[in-house]
Amino acid sequence: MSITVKQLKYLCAVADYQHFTKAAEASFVTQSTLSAAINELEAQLGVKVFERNKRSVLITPLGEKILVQARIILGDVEDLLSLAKDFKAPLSSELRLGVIPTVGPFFLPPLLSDLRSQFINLKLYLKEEMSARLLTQLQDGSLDLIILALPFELPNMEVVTLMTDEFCVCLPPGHRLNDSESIRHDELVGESLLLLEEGHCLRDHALDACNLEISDSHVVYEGNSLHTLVQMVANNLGITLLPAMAVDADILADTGLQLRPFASNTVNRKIGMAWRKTDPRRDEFILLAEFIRKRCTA
Amino acid sequence: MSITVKQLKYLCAVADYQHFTKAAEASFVTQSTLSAAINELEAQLGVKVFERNKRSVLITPLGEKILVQARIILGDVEDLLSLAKDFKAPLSSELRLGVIPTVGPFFLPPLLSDLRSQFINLKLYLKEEMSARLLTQLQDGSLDLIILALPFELPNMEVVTLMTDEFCVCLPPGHRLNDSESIRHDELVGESLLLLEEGHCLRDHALDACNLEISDSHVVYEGNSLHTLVQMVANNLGITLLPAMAVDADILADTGLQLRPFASNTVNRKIGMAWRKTDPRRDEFILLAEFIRKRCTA
DNA sequence: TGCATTGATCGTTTTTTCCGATTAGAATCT
DNA sequence: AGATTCTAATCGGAAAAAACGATCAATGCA
Repeated sequence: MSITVKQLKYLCAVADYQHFTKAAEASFVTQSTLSAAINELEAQLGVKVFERNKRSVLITPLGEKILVQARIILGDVEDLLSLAKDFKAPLSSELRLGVIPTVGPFFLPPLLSDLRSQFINLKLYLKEEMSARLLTQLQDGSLDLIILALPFELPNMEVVTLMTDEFCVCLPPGHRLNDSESIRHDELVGESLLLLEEGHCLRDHALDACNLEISDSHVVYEGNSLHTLVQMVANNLGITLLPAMAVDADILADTGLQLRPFASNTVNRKIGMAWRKTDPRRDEFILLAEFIRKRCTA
Repeated sequence: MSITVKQLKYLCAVADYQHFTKAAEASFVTQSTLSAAINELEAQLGVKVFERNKRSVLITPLGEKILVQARIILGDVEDLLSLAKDFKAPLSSELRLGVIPTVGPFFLPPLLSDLRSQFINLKLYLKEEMSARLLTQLQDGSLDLIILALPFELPNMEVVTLMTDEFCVCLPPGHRLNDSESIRHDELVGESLLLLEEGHCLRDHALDACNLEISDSHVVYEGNSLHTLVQMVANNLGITLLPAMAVDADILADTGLQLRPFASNTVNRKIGMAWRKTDPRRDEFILLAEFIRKRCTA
């Protein structure tokens, strides 16, 4: 009669395993059942999806396209199911969350335990990547939700702001800037400013927030994590900028380093959350964002 | 076991008719079959989709969302089917084509007959609207493909150019500009320029192409079709700009009006075709674009 | 109150799905 | 070359699911 979801599942299984018997096992049916289903599907479509020559299973070029479409459909069906599931208990199924490295280790640990107690059944899979890669994975569906620093170009995504994260200056003991209670950002010009390596958005956001160009500072060395930068400051290689959330997470513990806020309150980055505009779990994501915002202000 | 496409079809039918018996008829099954299927679906999802109170069928708020998702899935399934169908014979199923009013009547008539002979089984549904409305309908899926003048902001669409359409100046007999073989666009300043009403992209593209502002011309009256404008020129109300394709389609027949080309060959508009980036029929659309381009240069 | 309408339910029939066993073709090993 | 192994297709029967027709129960309307 018509095409079925089951057929599409079998189709994907065969494509995944390139092998009928194995695909059948993985689908918990016998090989004959799966074979018949694929044949039936091919008959309905009137085209061959797989080329079977008794020893190997090849997918035809058209089959590739059909496969892509089949995966889209199966994904949409999953979405429909979680729509119902999440209605019964919001944030109670799987969520693949990506987060940038300059936020994750400081922001998530306390948040996660709260989340766990509030949303008992939420299965949160975490991935730490830089913004560009997060976007890619959000686009291709391997992530559902990302937390990153704004502004960042996020086409086809819905974005909400979670909080504002102030920068402050991290100085070694005895540094001349220690004399000021707070620091104007033009005082940084000429300082040896230690920065994260290329690709970390914090690098760009920090410079933007201070109205600095790379050329305004002596970049002595580029660290690949905030912890590294802190160690470098402790070794008198220069000064750096730290986001408040890292400081709050006690990144300076036992370092003896000094902290100075900026005189202006415009030196900050926004932390935001984004998801595919087409994701039907929008309401839940908003709920989650609200939860996080409350936690931040509390 | 799992959700089926059939269930989703029934779901949509019930939502469409707000009536089980009618929905059943429309789906060519008995009411009991449909009733059972909906119950089964609701049981699988674990949520009520419809609120039935013996006299009327109401869809629940969650049901609305599920319905939206169901329609997406059904649409994707259709796409999969046409993928196979169109592979067997490209451009052989239904295509809903939108086109702007300043292109349609001039560009399509000769094209359509060629298309009909080349792609015997192509069912082309045509709709004539202004660009903004075409975009809306393309986005919401009520159109598959649109032909319009570029540039035009088309988010999430793939766009290809089909041809360049030169503008020329349409003058009443005895007009002073008739003396020149060709016209520099600055010669138009101060002329009574007749334009299409707001919303027609030709109006903007024509002005842009001539580097003119609305304020540069005495807008005597705004027409709502090129034919109207031509009549207005014939009645000595002013001059106008016509796209070459309209002239080629003999829009000036029996009017006695004069035509002058522009001295520069930059006074034109691009005609392009666009579709949803996610539409799996991309290959066919490219094929169609190629066909149209060949026809234009021939 | 009686009637018409409508979705739910039930028992039966029909159709589909699934399985297990077997077959047939192809590669690999001996 | 012959035996063996691997693999997908096929077939008949059993089990499951779907669909039907008839009936029921609740509701609104006259």
